Amino acid sequence: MRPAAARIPQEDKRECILAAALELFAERGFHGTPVPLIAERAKVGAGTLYRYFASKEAIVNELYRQKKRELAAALLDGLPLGAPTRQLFHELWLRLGRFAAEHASVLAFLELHHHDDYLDEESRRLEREALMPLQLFVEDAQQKQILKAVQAEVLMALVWGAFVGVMRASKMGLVPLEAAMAAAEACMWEAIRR
Amino acid sequence: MRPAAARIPQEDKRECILAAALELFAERGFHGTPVPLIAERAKVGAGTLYRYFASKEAIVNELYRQKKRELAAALLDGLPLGAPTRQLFHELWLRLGRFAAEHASVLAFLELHHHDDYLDEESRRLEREALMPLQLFVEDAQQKQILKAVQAEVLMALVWGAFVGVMRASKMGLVPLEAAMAAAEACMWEAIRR
Amino acid sequence: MRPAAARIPQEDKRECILAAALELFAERGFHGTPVPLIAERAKVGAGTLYRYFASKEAIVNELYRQKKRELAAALLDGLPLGAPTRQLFHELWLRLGRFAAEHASVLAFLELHHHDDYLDEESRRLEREALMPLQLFVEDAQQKQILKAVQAEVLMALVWGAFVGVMRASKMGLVPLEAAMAAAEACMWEAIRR
Amino acid sequence: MRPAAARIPQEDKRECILAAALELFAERGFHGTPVPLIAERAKVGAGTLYRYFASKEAIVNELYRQKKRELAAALLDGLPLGAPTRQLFHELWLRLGRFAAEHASVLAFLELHHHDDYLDEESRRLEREALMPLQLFVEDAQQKQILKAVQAEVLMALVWGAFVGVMRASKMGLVPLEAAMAAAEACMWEAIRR
DNA sequence: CATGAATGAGTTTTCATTCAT
DNA sequence: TATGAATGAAAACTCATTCAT
Repeated sequence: MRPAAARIPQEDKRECILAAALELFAERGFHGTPVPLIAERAKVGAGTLYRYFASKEAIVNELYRQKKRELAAALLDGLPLGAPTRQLFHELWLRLGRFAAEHASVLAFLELHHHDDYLDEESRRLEREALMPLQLFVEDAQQKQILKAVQAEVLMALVWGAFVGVMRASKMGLVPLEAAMAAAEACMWEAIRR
Repeated sequence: MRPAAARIPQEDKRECILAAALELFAERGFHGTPVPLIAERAKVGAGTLYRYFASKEAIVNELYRQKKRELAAALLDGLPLGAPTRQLFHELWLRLGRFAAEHASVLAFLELHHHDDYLDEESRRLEREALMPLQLFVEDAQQKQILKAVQAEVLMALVWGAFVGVMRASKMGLVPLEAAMAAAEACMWEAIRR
Repeated sequence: MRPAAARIPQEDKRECILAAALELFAERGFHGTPVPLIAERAKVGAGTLYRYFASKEAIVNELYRQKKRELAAALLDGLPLGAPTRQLFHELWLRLGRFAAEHASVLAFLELHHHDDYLDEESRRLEREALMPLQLFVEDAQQKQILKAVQAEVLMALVWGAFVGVMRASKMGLVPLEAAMAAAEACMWEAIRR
Repeated sequence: MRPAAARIPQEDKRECILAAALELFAERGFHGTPVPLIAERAKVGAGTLYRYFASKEAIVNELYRQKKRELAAALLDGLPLGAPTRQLFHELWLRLGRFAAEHASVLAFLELHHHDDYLDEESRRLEREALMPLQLFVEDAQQKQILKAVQAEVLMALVWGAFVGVMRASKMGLVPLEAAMAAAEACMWEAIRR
């Protein structure tokens, strides 16, 4: 007699659709992905998709928000904010690397879908605000004269950009991920430290 | 004796088409850009486009190669290879910044979009090889113990990624381009120098 | 001894479905009404509908026949056929008006929409025959030289058409129903009387 | 050497589409008519339709306005307003009959598409106003005590409804058109005259 | 050469109907 | 018996490409 776990019906299917869409959007972009292809990959009828989402746009937006939040959580949850800046940076870079390794297409998706026309207001807001806490941490460290006195947004853009650059290089097979990430961390610490 | 000024229209039209396509691809992506829209922006009949290019894909590929080559040329042509590494880096960063400023949508086109399915073999080859000369310069500087002993591809990915990151931040209005670029240069030099 | 109040639900549900379909078909037409919407309005699962009717078409046909019969009954049942023609006409017009007032969407359904492709043979037959008794009454009155010697079908078409016309005008808000109906009766009596 | 009449290109196709849509909408209603069917009947590719109209709705609306105006013109243009009322009525009834005979599906279309949700504001305005001039003529005749002192809208609704009723009866094969129309005219004159 | 009207294959979306529970 | 999630066939609409002029 098992009571509850027997079914996982609706939410399961919803997740399947989102997962399929994520992969496809990451690989081929939003406009390059036909809805029936998402349905097929999700092992679901084409019409079923519209029981869970109002439109294709609703899917990207849901996906964008959900993944942006997951990324923010992966980076920020339980972050030892009291720790020395260098150690915090290490921890962040590590988390970034782990997240990228475990959710490869999430990063591809998030990078690929910057401020596109099909993102709605709420998604755009999240885009701007999700990683805001990091900025406070940066500014704090700057006040302590540990990080360079450069506009916080610039430092963050540098680090994020560099990270994405390395990720992409490794994906192109130019570079082994693990080693590259470790080396890159050291480099980027030099980039931002005072 | 052929009436020189009367003609030239062919090459002219071809350029118009490419220019229009570049802007649109940069703004909306390949799949998000209808051919008739390219034609309209190029002030050319929709059919005319097919007198110059075999297909929409032929346009992206032509564009990709041409712009990739222009970028390589802008970075490499007449580069004072004998100069000190720091100075070379400065020059490269400067050229990068100038290129980005003058050809904003070229960078957007080349980097802010994924060129997956529709790029052909030749374009893919260029993607890998166009900036190869820079790698030699990096490796040379590493041997002279001026740059960090990190896989050259990683250093290049870091710098390129960071540059793109700053560009994007400035495009989002978070950061003033000029100042950001200067600060970023200093940071990234620290990132790669020994 | 069966618990009477507990049951009845079948017929009840069937009626709910028909009632919902009637309203919707009257408002939006057959092709403009999605089956799930009928189910929703009937407060019934979408599948349930198919336990009572073989198809959407089966619903319209059932509805059409039922309502046509109800209309015929409302007009004809207990009609004092022996009364003077003028009085009979008055009674008929009155009944027509009452029926329209009490079953507004029935009239809309029966008359203000075309029922072409989806009506079956039986429904078509009823369409022609339901009001046949009236024709006999008309022809009888013509023989008595009370009504004009015009093909009975024409007289009936005139009266019915005029009635529908006034109904529609009142529905558009151009005209107050009560007064209009009274005036119209007088007019149409002049139209048909000898 | 024929100069101009050689082509009738664009407008011709646009008219074909409208003509095809008119017939189909009259036969099967708006929602019952698939766009590809319109295209086929118009001997035009399905996509072509969208070069001339923004949507299926745009077609009905264009059609509705155009036909409503044609009907108004057929009834009103050159109407001898100075003539005696009886004669005017005769003329109007004649014109109505001629219009119905020559443009059978126009009447069916106009009758079928009353105040439906896909008609836009402009179409609705025309619906109310196109035949307004007739109302003035009616009210004038009432002042001269030639027509009954019944709200003008009611009289018009009666006549129009009766006309439509006869038309429909004749279309169902119950009644020969010519004779019926003549008889009906006499009847309806009695209906409205004082 | 240049065009843009024409098109049908392909896209997103809806909906009548089924079926597992 | 009742349900409503699931579906694929079909609807409205778009767009890369062609071709007559």
